[in-house]
Amino acid sequence: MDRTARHSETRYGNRPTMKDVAARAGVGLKTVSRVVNSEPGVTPDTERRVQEAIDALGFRRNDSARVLRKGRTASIGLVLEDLADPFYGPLSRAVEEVARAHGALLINGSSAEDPEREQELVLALCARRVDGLIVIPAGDDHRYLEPEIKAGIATVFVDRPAGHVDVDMVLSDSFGGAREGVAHLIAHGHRRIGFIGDQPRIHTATERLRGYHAAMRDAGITVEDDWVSLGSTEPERVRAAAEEMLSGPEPITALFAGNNRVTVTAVRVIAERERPVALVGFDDIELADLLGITVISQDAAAVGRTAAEHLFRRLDGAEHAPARVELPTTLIPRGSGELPPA
Amino acid sequence: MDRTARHSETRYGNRPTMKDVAARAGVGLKTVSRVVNSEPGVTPDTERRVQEAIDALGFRRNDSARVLRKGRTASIGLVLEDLADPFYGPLSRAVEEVARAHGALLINGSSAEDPEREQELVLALCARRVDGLIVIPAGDDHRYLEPEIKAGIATVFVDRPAGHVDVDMVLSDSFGGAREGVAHLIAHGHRRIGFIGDQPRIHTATERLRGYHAAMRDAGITVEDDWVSLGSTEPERVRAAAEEMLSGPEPITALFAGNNRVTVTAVRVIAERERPVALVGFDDIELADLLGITVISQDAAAVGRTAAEHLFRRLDGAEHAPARVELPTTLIPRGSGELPPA
DNA sequence: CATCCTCGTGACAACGTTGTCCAGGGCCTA
DNA sequence: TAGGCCCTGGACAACGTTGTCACGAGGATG
Repeated sequence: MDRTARHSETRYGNRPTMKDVAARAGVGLKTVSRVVNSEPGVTPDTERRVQEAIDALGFRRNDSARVLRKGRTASIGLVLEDLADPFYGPLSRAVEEVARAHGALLINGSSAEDPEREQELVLALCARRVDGLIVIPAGDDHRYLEPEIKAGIATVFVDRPAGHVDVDMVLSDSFGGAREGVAHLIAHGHRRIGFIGDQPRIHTATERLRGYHAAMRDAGITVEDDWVSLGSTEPERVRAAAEEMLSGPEPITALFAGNNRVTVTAVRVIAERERPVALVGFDDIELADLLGITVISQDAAAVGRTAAEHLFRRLDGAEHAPARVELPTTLIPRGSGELPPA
Repeated sequence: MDRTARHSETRYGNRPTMKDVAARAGVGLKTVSRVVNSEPGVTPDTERRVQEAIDALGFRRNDSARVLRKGRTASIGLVLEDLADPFYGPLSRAVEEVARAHGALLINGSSAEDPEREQELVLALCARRVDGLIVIPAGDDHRYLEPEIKAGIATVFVDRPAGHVDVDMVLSDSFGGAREGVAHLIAHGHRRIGFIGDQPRIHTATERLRGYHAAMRDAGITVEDDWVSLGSTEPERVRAAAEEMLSGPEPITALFAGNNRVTVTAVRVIAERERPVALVGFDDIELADLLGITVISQDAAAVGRTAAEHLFRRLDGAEHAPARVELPTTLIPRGSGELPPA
């Protein structure tokens, strides 16, 4: 057993290569390549012989080698926060559909909101030479991406802006959406309105808080310190924050929830109370219609689709300056946001 | 400009290679490789020089070439039905976590319940030489996988069994879960119980129906034809089926919903009615607790984790016969399943 | 002082594919 | 009939990396 054979045993379990197919079909290597890639210049008879050899051996082209040779992987990377979050499911799916339309596969990973893990993932994807990257950033400094972008990996940031690096971005109008939602509560008579949001280092969290403040200012309402709480979206934290706002001598009469996870916990807390509390949440939630929850809805699928389309436009050679797209949000009144102050 | 240079321009945007790093550091190619891979046998001084060159050039190892050489891609493929379905989010995430623990990336795709698309995706993943595959099958004939499996691509089927091919499987106890859920309704006094499920070619759908029939038989109840409806889970279809069962002279008093999408629509239909209708759904749903929906819960994350762990055990060399694991389900009573017959 | 070992290093082939280029045969045209 | 062209097919290099092996310097040992 020579060295080559020993190797082969551990390599892809001895898969046949084009060379094997060529030998069996009695043709040259390149001819097999032509058949596999449906290139012209092969007589029907030769093609048939090659095809038979392919079927007999169970040959399948090794795309690793192909990628190495061609320099394109026909795959894009998607780094998001948590694949299990219902907001990201439709987003991934939309990205996948666009990728599929362009013949590309999707490699994705969750950063778990950890900047270090984000970087690790992104760089692993770059090492694989994905053609493009869609990133929902966890961190706020992305200078580590500079050499990669310069080297030609098209990149689009989604949902949150990139830090210190000039790339395409697709965002939702967090500021405007939150402002509209809070104004909606104010229009229904509320003045003591609470805000519970995600960690302040997350851009959407601060944007939504900014929207909250803007709406309050517009209405001439002075926001009291204990009406606002940013932090983890763990149920315990959110629950504690909500309960504190709802207790005391002068409790809030309405609550604005900064994202889907906060909304879910807020709904639970409010359901346990006797006094009704108005609620508007950012992000739509399944079954929110049945529970009568008023939300600011952002179209996750549209965000994903837009980002992916931008990416492929770049890959197809578009060379304009990086653009920043902001998608609008929609207020969906369902009852919880229209309750009057208790 | 010679041919090589012309090429380089289109290849990964002229990324530096180990050769470039070697030239700049004044060392041999292999030494760079050693530094990049933290192999022993490099003096600190040499290592420093190489590292400087790497940083200066922004070099990042090309994993495509590495893969070609090593024969392992450190990536696994996950083919599921729809990334946007809330059931698959946690499943994917669990798979991803296990993959990450093994240093592998996850490539995933949605079959959209289309057998042809499933095959296309699976074979594309095989062409990329993923180390392993986790498949939630759409079709029922997977003989096309035989050469791939023989060639050494470890494969685990999830949620639904594989057709005509002998591989590891991780399933939920659809039969037992449905049987328990229906028995629960019977225990609460129901006899006229409807069943709405997914398309009959989907294994879990028929298994759950089998569980329904078993429970009914156990209770000595004869199932009437129009109590059972299998088909698409599109809201319109489910709504029509439910409304038919709830109308007529002798309507059903309870409904068993065959999966999460059916449950969601069923809840809506029932909410519109005056007469209360008991409901038990297969799969848990977010906020089901607030809506008081009794469900048969299967732990999607556990399913994903188990499947991924099986896969990596295979990849690490386990060579036992293909196993079939069945995970138990849990009945979670929340009110809707405990309503007495109206 | 000769010999053997160890250690750091580099040359080279190989992984499986595709792009380029060339050769030979058949056909058409002048 | 000769010359040229087109069509098919194959030889070969290259993609960027890693495994193998060999080589030379320096230290240890006799």
